[in-house]
Amino acid sequence: MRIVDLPEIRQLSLFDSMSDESFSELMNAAYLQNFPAQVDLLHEGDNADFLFFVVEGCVELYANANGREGVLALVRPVGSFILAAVLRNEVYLMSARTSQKSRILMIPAQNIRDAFKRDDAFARAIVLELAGYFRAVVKEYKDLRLRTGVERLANRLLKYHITQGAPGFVQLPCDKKTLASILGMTPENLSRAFGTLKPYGVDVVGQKVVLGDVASLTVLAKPNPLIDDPST
Amino acid sequence: MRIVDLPEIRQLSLFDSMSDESFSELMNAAYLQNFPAQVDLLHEGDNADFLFFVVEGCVELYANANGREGVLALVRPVGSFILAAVLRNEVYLMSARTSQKSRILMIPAQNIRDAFKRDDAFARAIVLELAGYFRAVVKEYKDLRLRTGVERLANRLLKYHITQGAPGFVQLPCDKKTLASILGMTPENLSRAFGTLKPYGVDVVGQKVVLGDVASLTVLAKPNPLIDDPST
DNA sequence: AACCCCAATTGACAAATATCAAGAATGTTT
DNA sequence: AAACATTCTTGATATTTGTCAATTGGGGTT
Repeated sequence: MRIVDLPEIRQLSLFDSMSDESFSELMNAAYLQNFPAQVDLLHEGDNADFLFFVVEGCVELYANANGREGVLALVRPVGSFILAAVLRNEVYLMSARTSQKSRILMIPAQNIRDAFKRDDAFARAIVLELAGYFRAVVKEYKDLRLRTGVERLANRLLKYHITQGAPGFVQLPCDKKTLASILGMTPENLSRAFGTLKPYGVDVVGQKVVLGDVASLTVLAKPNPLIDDPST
Repeated sequence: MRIVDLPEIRQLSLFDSMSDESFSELMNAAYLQNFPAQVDLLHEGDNADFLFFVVEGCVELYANANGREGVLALVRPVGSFILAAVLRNEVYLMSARTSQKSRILMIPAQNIRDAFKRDDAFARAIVLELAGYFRAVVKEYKDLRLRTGVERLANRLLKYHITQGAPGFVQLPCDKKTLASILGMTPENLSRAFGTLKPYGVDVVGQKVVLGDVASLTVLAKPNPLIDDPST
């Protein structure tokens, strides 16, 4: 599908300083496609042929090694993924699959690299985007290095709670198996971690988690803006 | 100390496409300082006031949370650190200390941000640098998520072996306590991991580690270019 | 309602890792 | 060389996490 001009893409900080012509050129080369759930979009080790955006739905970034698999991140609208591989013209380090029915925008990597060479404002926008990505991974890494599984769960719940407007409960963004993998633990362990948090007012009701005592949960979690704050 | 013009800095990919005037301007604002070992250069949470380069010696990037501390990376000459925080004008996510007597170049963050705004080639060089950093952290994260301690050690040894020219032994880049922290384990566990690797031809002699059977160590480690290869 | 399917939980156990305490090895100072 | 401090290793034990197997408990379908 060609000739797409999605306002939600145009307004991304990556593109909002780009000229109309350059943006149209990118979009004319791009593909907008609908995928069902559980479709593999790319695999680690493949050449970076496209830059991807999640327009609707949700994408899991995951990786395999030594017989294990882990979900490294969820990407939701409107987020991009594997920008670094595209710019460096190297292979992907992560695989990606749709975790639900999704609408995906794919821009050929060569067009991105051309625009990067030609368009100064675009190059600068990419810097800030990449710097943000870098900081996000550093935070994930610190989370995994410096916290136990229960602590990671507690802090994740508090983070979701804040982004969802702190209504006293949390809507999980995915099934528990995926949440466990995002948190770097097994599903069995996640169940037990929820059990451990029960005395801190945490009650699981399907995809919804009631936070009955945010104060005591916070004492346990010891949230740290240098790990948990999405904006810093 | 002012008016520094270190050729090893000038030739970094970050700066080699920069004009002489711009580079001189940066260097005129910069400080080149010698520090003894174990000096804290900056602390996580501080405003990003300087971009740092290790000219000589070695710097540890580390972080604290929930009563634990972990070394996240070693920076050796000539490497920079905390570029992302400087560009986004945000607080540092990691702390840094010299692990030995070191010569450090400090460039005021505002000068870096000015040069980034003014100099298109510099902005593009930063993109490739940041993309590389991003990929490096993703690899560290995958290493920690997808491998056991013994596997991480085995792969680290093989990686050092290759970068040191594969002479049949490896010179450790730091003391074992620090190596353990880099690998995300305790010193006791590192000792035991070395013990586990003895049947695979690994013999520890102080800071030197003899690799007597690289083939069988490789079978155990299952090295993966998407985690271990520094260039991809 | 009966059935099935799948996600989720639970229990029993095993593996990996951390902690604490002691001892060995190493290098440095005197 | 003796004394000392430091790093490293080892043993015993506790905690954390993973694995395997069985069971529970909805959500759909027929």
